[in-house]
Amino acid sequence: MPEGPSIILMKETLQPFAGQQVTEVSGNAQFEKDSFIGQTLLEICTFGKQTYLVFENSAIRIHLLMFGSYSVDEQTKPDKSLRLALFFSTGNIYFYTCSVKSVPIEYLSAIDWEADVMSDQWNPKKAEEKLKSNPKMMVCDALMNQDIFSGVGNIIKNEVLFRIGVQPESLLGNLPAKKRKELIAEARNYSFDFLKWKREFVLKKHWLVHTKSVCPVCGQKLVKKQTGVGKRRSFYCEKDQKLY
DNA sequence: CGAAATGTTGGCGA
DNA sequence: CTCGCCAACATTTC
Repeated sequence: MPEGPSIILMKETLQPFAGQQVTEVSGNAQFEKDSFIGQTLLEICTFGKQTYLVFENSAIRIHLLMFGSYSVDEQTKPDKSLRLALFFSTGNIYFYTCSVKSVPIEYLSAIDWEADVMSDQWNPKKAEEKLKSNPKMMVCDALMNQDIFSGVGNIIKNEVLFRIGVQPESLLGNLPAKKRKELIAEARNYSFDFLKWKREFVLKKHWLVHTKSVCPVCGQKLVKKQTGVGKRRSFYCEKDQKLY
């Protein structure tokens, strides 16, 4: 579920509740839930993998982490533990296994929206500067870095690196400028392909290397390895992806 | 059934 | 105090 594009889909699902007034709040999330009763959900904002339900003076920040999920207009209360339920006169929203907290409204203005690969405000120039200033960082860590490519997750990382033919452990400082630009362009580009495929329920079908064992180009066995500071699994082809 | 995984946070030791 | 590493968390799938 929860890489950036999936969060965009969640926002679309929740969008009908914008403008509606909260009538009841429940769930096991620990924060001052009652203060939101009677408030109007003004807007739903996403930043990378985070979602903000914006109210007048504060916002509820949702992060689905690895296994989070949500449902809308559930009729019966499901047995899995409910982290947060928001009730409106028009329906309800349930969130499960996620991080939920309330943040003051000023928190939103501190966010660097230009770092979100899914955003209209995405700023590739800025991303380029960040990459240049971290020459010793591995590309796999750079892609997973939420301050640089907010919204990119492990699946997107693996697919992007395959598309541009770069081995995950390559150092940013060794990348030719052209490759660096491709990295930035594809991080956004692939995220939108991901969104499109996810919307059509055909995402997995389009995975070229993630969880795969054979290179779709040369047929050679793919390498599966924990890479980078983050020690996240990478799938790559030693022949088609160059180590810089 | 055990292990691993789309992710982040907090805590610990150096 | 700061940095870096790692365990913890929780659910689903293979």
